[in-house]
Amino acid sequence: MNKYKIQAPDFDLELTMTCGQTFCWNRFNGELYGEGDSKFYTFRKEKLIIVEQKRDSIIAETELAREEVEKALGIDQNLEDIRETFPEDEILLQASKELSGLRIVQDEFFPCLVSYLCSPQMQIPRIKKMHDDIAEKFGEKINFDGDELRKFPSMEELAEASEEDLRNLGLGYRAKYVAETVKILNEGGLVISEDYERAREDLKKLYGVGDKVADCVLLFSLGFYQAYPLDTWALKAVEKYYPELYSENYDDASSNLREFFGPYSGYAQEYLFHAARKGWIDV
DNA sequence: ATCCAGGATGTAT
DNA sequence: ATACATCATGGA
Repeated sequence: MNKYKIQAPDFDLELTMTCGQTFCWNRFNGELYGEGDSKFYTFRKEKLIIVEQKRDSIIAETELAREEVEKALGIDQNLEDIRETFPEDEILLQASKELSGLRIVQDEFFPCLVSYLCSPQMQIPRIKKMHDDIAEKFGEKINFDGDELRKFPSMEELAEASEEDLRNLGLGYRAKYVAETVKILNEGGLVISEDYERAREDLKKLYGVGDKVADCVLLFSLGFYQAYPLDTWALKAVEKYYPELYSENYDDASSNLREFFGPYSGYAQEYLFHAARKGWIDV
């Protein structure tokens, strides 16, 4: 195991892990959304990553390269450069200040996709529970220094799960989304374009993936930082604070927002989403 | 009990 | 293209 000390004075690990963008990380000792040390783990390329917050840095333990960790946590991104792409906008400026430690993570495609397949009409803590229950039931259990760690199954491993198995985990009607999508992926039928709008259409070929889920996967695992996922919170915030950008049509609102906020619209979305969720702005 | 939650799909117009 | 019902589950 390598041990990296990474300088990250403008990074809040706790906030980044618990703000509801990722369901692929776990708190090392305890529930993700509960109390506990700011120490988290995930698996990437079958390798364990453990990250712990220090004062102005983080400590990462992993067999992977340092760059992989930085990319996974989004600390390879330069926030100054990102802010310079933003329009002059008071609300966004305010929210980005309050949330300056929040980075957009880059999770692995498959576990990220499955968690957002579970997300429709569901609250964030329950999405996480579904993700954990799938890992518990169909994933490998890894022993690390006496701790049992959860590893999310690969798409091949999850192919063993029937729709009924998934329903029994409490996925409800989302069980079919996961089961059918896993089939499609294992048949090797998905190629994702380099172009954002084409990539979103490509993802929507998966059963259970609509505009919003596609945007989440594009933003949180495939590095499309222009994606602006429009869930109910985000849409209400747009309607109230940016009525000129609002549309009931997803594609219209999306292109309006991307045109206004620019190539890092996804960061703008996260700032505004969490400002709305935390009640800093009314929706 | 009734309503609602990081929506998507199927069907009818 | 747009409108509407339907889809499971658990917590408030």
